[in-house]
Amino acid sequence: MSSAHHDKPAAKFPLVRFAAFADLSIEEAEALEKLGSTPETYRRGEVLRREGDSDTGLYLLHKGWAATHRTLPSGGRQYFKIHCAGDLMGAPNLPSQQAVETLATLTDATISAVSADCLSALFVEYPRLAVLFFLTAQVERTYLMDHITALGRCNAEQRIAGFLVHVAEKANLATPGLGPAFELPLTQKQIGDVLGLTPVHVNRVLRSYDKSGHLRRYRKWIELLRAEDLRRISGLAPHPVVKNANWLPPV
Amino acid sequence: MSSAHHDKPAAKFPLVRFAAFADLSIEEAEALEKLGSTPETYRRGEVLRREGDSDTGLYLLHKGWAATHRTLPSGGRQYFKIHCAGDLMGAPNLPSQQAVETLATLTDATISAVSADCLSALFVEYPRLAVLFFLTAQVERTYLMDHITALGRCNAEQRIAGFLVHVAEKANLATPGLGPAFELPLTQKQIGDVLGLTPVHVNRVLRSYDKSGHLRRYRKWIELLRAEDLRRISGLAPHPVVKNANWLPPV
DNA sequence: CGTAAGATTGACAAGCGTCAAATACAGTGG
DNA sequence: CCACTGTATTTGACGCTTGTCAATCTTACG
Repeated sequence: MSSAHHDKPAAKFPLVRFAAFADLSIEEAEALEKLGSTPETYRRGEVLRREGDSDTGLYLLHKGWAATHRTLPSGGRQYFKIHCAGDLMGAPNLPSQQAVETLATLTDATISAVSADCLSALFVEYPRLAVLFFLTAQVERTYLMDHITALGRCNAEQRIAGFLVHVAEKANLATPGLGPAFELPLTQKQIGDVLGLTPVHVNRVLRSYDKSGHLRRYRKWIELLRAEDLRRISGLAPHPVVKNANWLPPV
Repeated sequence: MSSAHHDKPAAKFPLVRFAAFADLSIEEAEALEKLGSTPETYRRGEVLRREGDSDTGLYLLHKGWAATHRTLPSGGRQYFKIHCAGDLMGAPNLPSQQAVETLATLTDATISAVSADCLSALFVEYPRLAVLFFLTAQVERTYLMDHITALGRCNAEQRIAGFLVHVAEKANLATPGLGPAFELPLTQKQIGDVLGLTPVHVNRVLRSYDKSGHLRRYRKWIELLRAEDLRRISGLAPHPVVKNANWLPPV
């Protein structure tokens, strides 16, 4: 629990996420902090579980990046979500007999498991947190709908613009004060597997954005020089949430 | 509440959905039945709320079909989900200041509103139901991931095959014992707006399936003659859920 | 410094979109 | 029962975005 000095904000991350919906009481905050087991470290590219596995539990990402995807019979791959520090991962598998998505790290990462029992107990003891978990799931649905809109009705330029803006926001969530430059933990092939494009075409569009001055690239780093332009191109609207909604259960 | 005889199964539908996750106690079942307000009737094509509206409440679909979509600046449209009798609609909007999707009927429909207060109270009084609501949200995420996979990594034939199989299942949920023929409440343009295709191309593929004997069409009715073939073509896997998981809170 | 993974580039192909017109169909009013 | 009208479906010609294939170049890393 009190992991002293080597990793100060790790256990606190989930609070940040829920605090977007409501100011938490001391008890609620403590209950949340106790949710995860002892964090373990994983190396880049490690698979936590594969689609079809019987493990359908939850994980909490403390440090690093991870992602969920599915592999098709044809060999193609589709990424659903990129996770950064503070994300609760794997919830969609909870109701299922077998995992519905593969969960793997994108970078070296620190991750703890969250047991369904603990979550269940939390729902019983802290109904207000239960509502917040429910709200979190709805926000995730909204992100997936953004993703669907991008894949169904946007061209490659728009998809890539939206993706970069989205990841930049996530990076700033995980590392407050980071600014417009961030390390993108994905290869161009993987970006294509998020956006339903081939690596070749991802490359074409990225270089065109580079040439037109919308962004700069160095190694795996990307700096968005005209983030607002990119956001406008993407057509994505932000979805501000209501904090401390008056219908929430009392503390 | 006791709406006598004119619409017998309406209020019972939500139970069917939750019963997939756990056997409900009498009290839980009653609490669920009291969740919706008095149902109202809507006509085909009516908009319950538009993206951006300040109404972010929930609705329960008792009879008919409805769907959620978003309209893009370009005028294009993307459907996210087709709702049939028994579906709880609009939950993704709950955390947001403004609706993140437009909700409209596809056919004449009977719909009741579910207030956030009632839902909140339910979470407090019936933690087990709270968990079931959470699980429902996760299943919805899984469907959205199926949708993303279809749009990102499947061609038009596969998408349409998967869509038809999916709607056939929904139709059989809403009308048990219906069989392989059902009335599809969407125009070909709307099917395209679900699957990220143009109406022209939807037509090409549908006629080709018709010609090859995979399905038959009459008016708005579709009969899947080789449903299993279509499912195989789509590449979609079913996601069986765990019933009465041992980690659920006690009744 | 060798090797594998990733990024870049070019030529070409194909799936699906666009445009436009014809046909069928559903609903309405006479 | 029929003409009328708007909407949905069907059809064909053509083009563009994106995919495919393959080669080269760069970077990461042991």
